[in-house]
Amino acid sequence: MASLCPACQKCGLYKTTTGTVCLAGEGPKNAKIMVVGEAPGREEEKTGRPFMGASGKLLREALRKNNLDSVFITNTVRCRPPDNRKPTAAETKACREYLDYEIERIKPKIVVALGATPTKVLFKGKAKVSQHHGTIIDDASKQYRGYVSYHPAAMLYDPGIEHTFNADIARLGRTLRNELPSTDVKWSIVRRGNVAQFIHEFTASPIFSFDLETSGLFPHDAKGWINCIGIGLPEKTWVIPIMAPGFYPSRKDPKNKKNKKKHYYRGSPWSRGDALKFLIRFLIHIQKKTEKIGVAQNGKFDNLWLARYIGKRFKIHFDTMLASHTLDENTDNDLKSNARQELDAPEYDLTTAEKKGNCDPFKLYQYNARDCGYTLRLKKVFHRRLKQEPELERLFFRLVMPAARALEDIELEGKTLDMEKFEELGLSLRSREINLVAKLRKLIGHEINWDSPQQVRKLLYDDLGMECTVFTKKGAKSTGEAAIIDLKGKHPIIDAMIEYREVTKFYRTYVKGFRAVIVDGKLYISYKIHGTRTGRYSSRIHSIPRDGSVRNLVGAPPGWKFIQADISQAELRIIAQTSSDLEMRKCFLEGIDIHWRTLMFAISAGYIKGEYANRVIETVEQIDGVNLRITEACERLLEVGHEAAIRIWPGWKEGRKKAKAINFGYVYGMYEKKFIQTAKTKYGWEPTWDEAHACREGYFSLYNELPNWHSKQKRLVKLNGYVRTMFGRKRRLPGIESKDKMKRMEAERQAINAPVQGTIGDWKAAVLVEVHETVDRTKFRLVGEHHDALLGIVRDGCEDDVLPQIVQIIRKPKLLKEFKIHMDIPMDGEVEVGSWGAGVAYKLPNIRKAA
DNA sequence: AGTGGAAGCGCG
DNA sequence: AAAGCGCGCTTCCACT
Repeated sequence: MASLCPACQKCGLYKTTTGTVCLAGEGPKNAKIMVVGEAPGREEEKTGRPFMGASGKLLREALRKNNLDSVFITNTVRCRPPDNRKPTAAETKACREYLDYEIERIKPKIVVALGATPTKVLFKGKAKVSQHHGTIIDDASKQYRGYVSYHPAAMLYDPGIEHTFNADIARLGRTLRNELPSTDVKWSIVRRGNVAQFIHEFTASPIFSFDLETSGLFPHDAKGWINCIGIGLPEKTWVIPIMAPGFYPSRKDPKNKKNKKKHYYRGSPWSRGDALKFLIRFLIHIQKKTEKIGVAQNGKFDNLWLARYIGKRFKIHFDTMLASHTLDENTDNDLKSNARQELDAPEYDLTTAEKKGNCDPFKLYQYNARDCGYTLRLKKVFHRRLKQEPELERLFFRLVMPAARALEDIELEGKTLDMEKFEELGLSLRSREINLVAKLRKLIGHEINWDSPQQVRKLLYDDLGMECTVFTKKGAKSTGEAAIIDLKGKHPIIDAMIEYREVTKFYRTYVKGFRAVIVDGKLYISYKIHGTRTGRYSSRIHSIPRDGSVRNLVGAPPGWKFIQADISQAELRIIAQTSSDLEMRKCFLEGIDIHWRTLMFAISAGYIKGEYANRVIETVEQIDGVNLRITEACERLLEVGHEAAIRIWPGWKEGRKKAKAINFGYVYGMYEKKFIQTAKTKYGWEPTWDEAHACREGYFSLYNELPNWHSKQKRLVKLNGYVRTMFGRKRRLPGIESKDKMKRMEAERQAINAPVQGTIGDWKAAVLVEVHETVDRTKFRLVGEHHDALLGIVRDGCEDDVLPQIVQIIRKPKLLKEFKIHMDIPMDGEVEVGSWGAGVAYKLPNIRKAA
């Protein structure tokens, strides 16, 4: 065992450091805790002591606050790496023996790794700090226990980490002082002998949590099964055993050696499987009768299983996952993290296989009981916190939870798919893929993997010697679309490659991928209410291609028609409302299409070049028979509107798309470079830099209140650290305090975007809830949402009964009043009837203009 | 063998 | 100097 060596030459760092070589740790010899950082920085190098810089200050402050004085502080690597870079694997390896030496000498009870570098070295398999922070790592082969948190320097760049770091250190203190409360969950298995007692306790309790352990994650598959159902009560958790058909735990004592090998037996834990179903239905009945508060973690999932397999479900009043997300959209919302963070719960997770029931049933039941128990305890914590923030409390109980319940029905409904055409599409894509691969091989004369960016990079830029103009984030020569689109015409493989990517993407993601979630001609795709930081939902259905190849196959069962109901121009309306921009307001109050407005302005001012100027004059001439000058012609065309103009010259459709790019890009803080990129790949338009610049300048001179709105949002987030949607949803942006300017600017742009995007998300949720609760289910059913649109099916002939009602709800959901939201700008809805993306616009029966 | 980060591409 | 936002899925590839 070598001691520390001030003349160490085990790696190259001794050559570059200007100060101490092999900097030693510092602290009492009998320290109980050893904290291990990454490597010395400038201050450490200068002073020869570890953790002396800005992050050291944060660490020492956190330790002091928690009365942790018996701490030895050291680093993974003991010389300062040049250019503020991280130490390499070779350097950490070379330095390892010094760390081992210090651990051996100090004999700490707990070794705390701060950041990924020491974690990787000390605790193999736990390298993901964001996942393992705050947990005690017990490794029987080691003399000490492990603990992981973020490196304090991380909070200087991402101040959002501060909360977690401080909580981790506080918990470390409690662990050391043995202050952790007794956290485990008291539980029993429900048996025939105690079922009466269980029902008695359940009935008496005003609240309960529930959780299912299932054979998989897809509730709509008829081949699945429920392993057990846990019911958490304040005093105790009960687990109802079910397990796989024909595969139940034995009543014999598994500890008895004679039973050890096969403590499973065929047959129900109760004499008849139906008895268990009956019991669950009875509990559901009791909940309804006694108006018991139902609590669950992501209960939509459990209720889908119950609905499928038991035929009934509980009513969920409080979902801890959604509460966690409402309270803080930046933290993890999973049960284990929250139980650890909020309740000091120990680690109790099982492997995926075990969770599916592939283990000793007792183990699974215990796990189930813990999930239930912690869920109920978390409810208490989160509810208390919600009460402290009435705006979030209202958001949660009036919008988030009702939407969660509505989504149970929506996901259960599924989306009807034209299976014949779906399979046809699959076959045609497959054969195109095969042909393209053959063609590509012929063109280059040998075989490569066209999915491998590495191999494609080598082919394009090394073997074929083409020039690269676009680079990836990490600086490699890009092989993405934006890069190879420039190489078009230089080599015939480019066109084939672009087609190959499109074909494989479609086949793999939308045919093969979707096929896995189709049951009996219906597509079952779930939505995550907590899927985004802004309040939108997330779902894999959201990326369904616009081109219709898959989208148009989504329809309705016989006797019904598919509909899509949009909140029209949702984002720009909210921007008009919150920015009070006069020109934007004018557009919406007078019913002018805003993209069309932007386009006519850009053409008239000469920002968009090409044939458009002539086309404006020509189009007007065809309509009015007069020849106007460009400015007047643009004004006239603005009056005429885009629909009429497109009828004269279809190219106006493309023109409007370009204006859309301008609106959505510049309004959220895009600049010329990125604008040219997105215009090129997303809108098929390649403006020059000057054109892009002129558009940008012109844009803000037309909508001249937008810059003020931008500065207002920046001021707000600097002042409060967060911004809100109209519905009160918070978007916290700790990055605004970062010392990294890029991070601060990112936070500023998010402060502009989030209230708009989030308000639409909330608005749509309000519409979804009201439609679900008020529209006649025998005539209409929701089958999904799409950010600013609802998807549904309407019974043949019932269009005029329900569609006007839905448009009315889109315009003014009832919840606006409760949330005290007042709109000067009218919202509006438009409905398309017919298979998704291929429907026809629905005309409201009686002429009724938006107020 | 399983995991996680990139890269690439689909969407509003 | 550099600067849209928000997602999910598939594949490759390096790492353990």
